[in-house]
Amino acid sequence: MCGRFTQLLTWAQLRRLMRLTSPPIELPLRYNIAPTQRVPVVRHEGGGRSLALLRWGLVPAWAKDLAIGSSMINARGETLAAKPAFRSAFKRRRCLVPASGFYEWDKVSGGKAKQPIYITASDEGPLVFGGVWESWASPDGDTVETFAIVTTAPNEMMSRFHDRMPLILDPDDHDAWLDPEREDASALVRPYPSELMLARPVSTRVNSPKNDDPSLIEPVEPRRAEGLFG
DNA sequence: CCAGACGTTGTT
DNA sequence: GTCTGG
DNA sequence: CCAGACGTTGTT
DNA sequence: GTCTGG
Repeated sequence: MCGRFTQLLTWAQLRRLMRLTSPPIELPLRYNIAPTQRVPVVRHEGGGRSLALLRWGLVPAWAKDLAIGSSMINARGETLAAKPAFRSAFKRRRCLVPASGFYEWDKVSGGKAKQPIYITASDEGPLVFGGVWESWASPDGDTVETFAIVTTAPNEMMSRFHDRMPLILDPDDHDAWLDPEREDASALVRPYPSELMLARPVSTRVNSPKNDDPSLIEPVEPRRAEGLFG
């Protein structure tokens, strides 16, 4: 489901979109963000919203090492309020993850090959994922802040590729998601409408997390895409 | 009481 | 840390 | 999510 | 096959 995404926003665009109050940081264009990497996310802080670099893959406070983070890149929206690993983060430490699009891998019938699909908003504008974050103290005494992206059941379009999709939040819901006082955040966990999303096949170059360049989101030749859509 | 798990995805 | 299983 | 590693001892 | 790293 959501194991790779893009962030193609300048600092100025992001600041306006998210109404940030924190000081500017350098924001590279990212075409292939992978788990364990540090990612800019938005948190509620001092009545405003700040951007911070957190490691993707939530490590619970009680974990002995970072490794568990690799399998906690997502958190099921239906259950995270009750799960020990996510419960406290969901209650008090929700975050917003700005994105431009994300990847899914469509199984090609008959083979083991998988076709990467790039999914964006239908207007190709920014998407905002709902996330939860946690702070972990390493044995060395270092503090590592980590996050997971919340998932929901898929909408009709996404169900073509997977049985899960990332939680995508409307701008109207951003404040409620970030507010630690809000007790009804679960009400915001719902699939985003198909009508507002767009999918297109892209190069398998995206498979390697080392590849991180503009060519990754160019549509593949129509010949290769044939049979995948329509 | 202590010990041990605590998570997701996809695949079979 | 906190919950479940034994 | 996919790619890539997957091990130890002793010696330099 | 399964785990870790990105």
